[in-house]
Amino acid sequence: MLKGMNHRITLEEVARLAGVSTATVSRVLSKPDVVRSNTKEQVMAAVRQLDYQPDAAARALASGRTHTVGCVIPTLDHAIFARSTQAMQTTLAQAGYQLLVASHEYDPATEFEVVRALQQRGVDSLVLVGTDHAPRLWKALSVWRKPTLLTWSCDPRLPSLGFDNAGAARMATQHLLGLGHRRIGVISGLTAHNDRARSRIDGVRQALTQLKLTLPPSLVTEQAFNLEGGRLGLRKLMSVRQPPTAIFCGNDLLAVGALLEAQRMNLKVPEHLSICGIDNLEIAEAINPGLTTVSLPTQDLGRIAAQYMLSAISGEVIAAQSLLPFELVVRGSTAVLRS
Amino acid sequence: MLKGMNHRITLEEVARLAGVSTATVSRVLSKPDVVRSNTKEQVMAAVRQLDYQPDAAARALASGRTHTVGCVIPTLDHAIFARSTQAMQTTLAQAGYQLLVASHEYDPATEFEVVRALQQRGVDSLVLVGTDHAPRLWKALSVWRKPTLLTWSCDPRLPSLGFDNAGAARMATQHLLGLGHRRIGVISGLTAHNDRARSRIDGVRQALTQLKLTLPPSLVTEQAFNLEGGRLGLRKLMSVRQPPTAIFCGNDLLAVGALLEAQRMNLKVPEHLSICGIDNLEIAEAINPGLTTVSLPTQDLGRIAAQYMLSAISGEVIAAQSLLPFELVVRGSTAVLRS
DNA sequence: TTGATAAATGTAAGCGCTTGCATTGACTTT
DNA sequence: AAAGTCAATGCAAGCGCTTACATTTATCAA
Repeated sequence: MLKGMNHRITLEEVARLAGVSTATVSRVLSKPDVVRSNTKEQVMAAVRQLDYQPDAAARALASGRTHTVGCVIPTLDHAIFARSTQAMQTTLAQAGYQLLVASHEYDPATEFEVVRALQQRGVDSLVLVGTDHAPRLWKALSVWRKPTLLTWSCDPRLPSLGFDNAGAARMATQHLLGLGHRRIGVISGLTAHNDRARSRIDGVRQALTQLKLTLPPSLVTEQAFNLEGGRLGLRKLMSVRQPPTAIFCGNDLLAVGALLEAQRMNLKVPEHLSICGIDNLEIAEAINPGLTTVSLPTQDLGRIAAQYMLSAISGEVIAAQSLLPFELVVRGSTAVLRS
Repeated sequence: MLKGMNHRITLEEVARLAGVSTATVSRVLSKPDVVRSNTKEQVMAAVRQLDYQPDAAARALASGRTHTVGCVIPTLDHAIFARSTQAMQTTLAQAGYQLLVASHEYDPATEFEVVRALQQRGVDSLVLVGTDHAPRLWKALSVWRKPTLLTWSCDPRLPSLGFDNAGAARMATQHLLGLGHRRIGVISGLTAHNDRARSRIDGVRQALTQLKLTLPPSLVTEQAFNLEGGRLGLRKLMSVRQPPTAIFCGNDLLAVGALLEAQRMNLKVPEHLSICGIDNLEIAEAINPGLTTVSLPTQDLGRIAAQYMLSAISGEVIAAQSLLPFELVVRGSTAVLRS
């Protein structure tokens, strides 16, 4: 019986054309160094002639490896995750790996499902964000026999590559305190299922505590992670009886939103109000005044995470916990308190 | 011989525990309606008891379907693609499909490689952006027997779901012309391998031509697709002998960059200079003054693209070309020309 | 030259599912 | 009650690769 006129080219056809066994073709493609160079050339010629493309599913089934890394992030719709994911993807692609991205929109149940789906797809490793995960997710990960990496935060339960989020917030707060501010407001991202947001508030508290100051609940507001959240947060904080003279925002998106809203309210930044954020997005530099912020090397995070995964997949053992450096970038949005 | 203590649970074990054949278990999982409900329950009980997770590779190999859609975008690192991709992902996930995202950073050769990689992985369909692709990519797609969708632009060669990019730019330009502007500058994204950017410039030309006006080369500048590009573009356009009184930007990122740079140069927007963009990102509304722009339903684009793919995969035939609507959003960054 | 040894290649048994076809059994129909 | 139907299930052949092991071929020392 003739094959369908447009069926997929298989290893066997390549082998037949090259006059070798399928095993040899397979070896040429995956461990070229064990086959003699002239056979190799014959095989490659056949591959080219037929435009052979290996079937990844068959390969995965036979070898148990998929050359795929799963990445589960809260959402793609924030520059900050998009950028690190982009960097991961690029690095993995260079090594012949593909990134399977899934997001859960800050819902732990979805996150669990999504991880299961990736595991079923046989990803060779997983990258997660943060340390807030459903207990059954932790269990599923501990049973899983492949490398997993936590990013953005660190947790002793798994290898992690992150930032000292509390430290970054502390640094920003100390900057504000150093400028003389004592009433400092906080616009935080939603803290539910988000350890980064919580740690950053903690960092503010730590800095205040060092000066025997406290953070009154009326000066903290949680907002959705977007510009609108920053604007709402600002209005809320400025409407209390004794408004803050400086505001720390959990990230730059909130900070930019707050800054723009302050301008709409005719509050001069930094004359009347200092604002600072975390992340150092491109907009932080471009906006007027420039936004004082803590610069996090998110692109490095993605790149290094990818490299870590590649090493781990190939069996190397790596430092379990590592923190990436960050630095304060002072721009025009913060200034000395004027009484 | 005993199995390894931690091997993966297979269909066979589930079948044994449930007292049925593997075929029945398989059917319970993929076409539940053909098996009697009490067998179904027994099987499901066994599945739960063993915490069985099907192996996607085996399933793909046997069935020829992967429940995976491949999506190739220029970059994840732009809000505009991140958002539509996010929407696609969410829609597909609801239908049990996974999105395999790959980006090529505006390099046609990389794009070709990436498409091949996705085809090897056996994606059930492909989504591409735009119409600028390497000839060999077009060829590879025409040989491929699975559904492909072009997004953002339309091309008769393939089913497409996009915007009338020239029309959007024309609309924006007509708005500027209607305000009395005659010297209109253009800050475009890089046009190489980017039909959207080229179409938008064309749209400006079309609007100008209708009024017997032309677009002198000195009033057009191509810039990288980020805030910095907008800033550089603005400086360039404002330094010509007769600077424009209004600037059309190929997208909102460039427009925001231009607007912020104008403010730094003490050019009042919109008093001295009108600026408008395309996309209607969140920042367009938040910035001061608000940015006049053309609102593109990018989230809808992602969602509808996903729905299209799902239909196409299940064999339905769909309208080949469709354009999504858009509308002008007038805000404070444009105003009547003051002579 | 002749073994001994190593390198290259071939053989064939899976990997864990899906699915066409055969079989079974329950239920009608006459 | 026998025959005919049809729904439910089982059987077993793959899907296209990889890889342990067997076999062949090249290499080299004595």
